[in-house]
Amino acid sequence: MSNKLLVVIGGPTGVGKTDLAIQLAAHYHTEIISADSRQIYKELNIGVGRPSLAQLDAVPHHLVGHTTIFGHYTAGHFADDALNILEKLFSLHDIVFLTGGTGLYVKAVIEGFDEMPDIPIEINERWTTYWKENGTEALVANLQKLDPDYLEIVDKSNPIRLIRALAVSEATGKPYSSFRKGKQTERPFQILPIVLDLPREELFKRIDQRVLNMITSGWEEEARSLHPLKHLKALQTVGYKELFEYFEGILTLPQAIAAIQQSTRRYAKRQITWWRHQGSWHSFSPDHDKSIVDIIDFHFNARGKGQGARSKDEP
RNA sequence: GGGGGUGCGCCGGAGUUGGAGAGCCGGGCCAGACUGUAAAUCUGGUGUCUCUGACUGAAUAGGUUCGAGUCCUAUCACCCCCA
Repeated sequence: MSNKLLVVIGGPTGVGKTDLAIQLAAHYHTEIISADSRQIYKELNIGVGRPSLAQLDAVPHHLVGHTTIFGHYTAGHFADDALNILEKLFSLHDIVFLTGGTGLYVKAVIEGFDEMPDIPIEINERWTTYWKENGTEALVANLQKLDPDYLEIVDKSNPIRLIRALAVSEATGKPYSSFRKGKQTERPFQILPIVLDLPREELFKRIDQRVLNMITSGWEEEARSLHPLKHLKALQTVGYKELFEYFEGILTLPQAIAAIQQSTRRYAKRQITWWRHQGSWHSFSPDHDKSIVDIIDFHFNARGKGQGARSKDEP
């Protein structure tokens, strides 16, 4: 299976990943796995920029709308699901695309996480409650007992990280840091990482326009029906949060739209930072699809050298 | 035209009874971290410079004072009231 190629397309929201991936997947007669932590939910559609029905029809997509906002889905689950699907897809295709804006999900697939047991959600929730009642310093004090080694490297003001470490340490009876080997997992396929990039000004213009398009596409209705569920983690999401404030009379609609555009820009910045520091990814503007095809072809032909010409897959 | 008020940071707010502001809070912006909440969560920076230090700075120009963002005068801008 080592002559299979996974083409990963990352980049900030609104840069044009979806369109490009569909174009490329159609060109190579293959399929797409989406790596997007919000498009995975069947209840979220317009506001998370899911591919349109026509697009989904043109190229088969995986891991879009396959779980519900009521569940507890994590990057680890995503990696398992994606790898399972990849195994099937690679039995049909030589090239498969993995595209999406959730850096951690992509990383989990291409590099792998360290082996760790599943932690019951209740333990996590208990520490979260503890944190809300006692504050971050109290988490640090507890971690000092359970995993002093990790405490030396963890961001002590980040409750999410502290809670994770406490939950793992408590549930397993072993320090969280003892599981953290940080070694990359070998994958039975080759990986071509590509990140899409645009000048900041242009990207932000596209983001602003995209938000307006979502509104005219009926996002407000979608969000209104989810308003009663605003406490769910899956709805701690750019756009939905602001629309909820609009429904609650905290913001006017124009204010909410402006706030969504702003939050989206800030989110995009965080994604840019992530990929900027993920090592040697090939960076392209999304309209340089020709050069991208070239580099894919190059890698495809170079893989498992001498293994014969590439075969076209039948649909 | 007359009277009153306000004026410092990219923006909003707070505050200074004449006694140390490169400076409080929030936002924005820039930069960063991130191995199971990741569209989440968290951190730093944000006048200028020859940058471990120095310089300039409270609308503008003067004045009073040991000392002015604070008091006085003029000018400018904006707001309110009367014409």
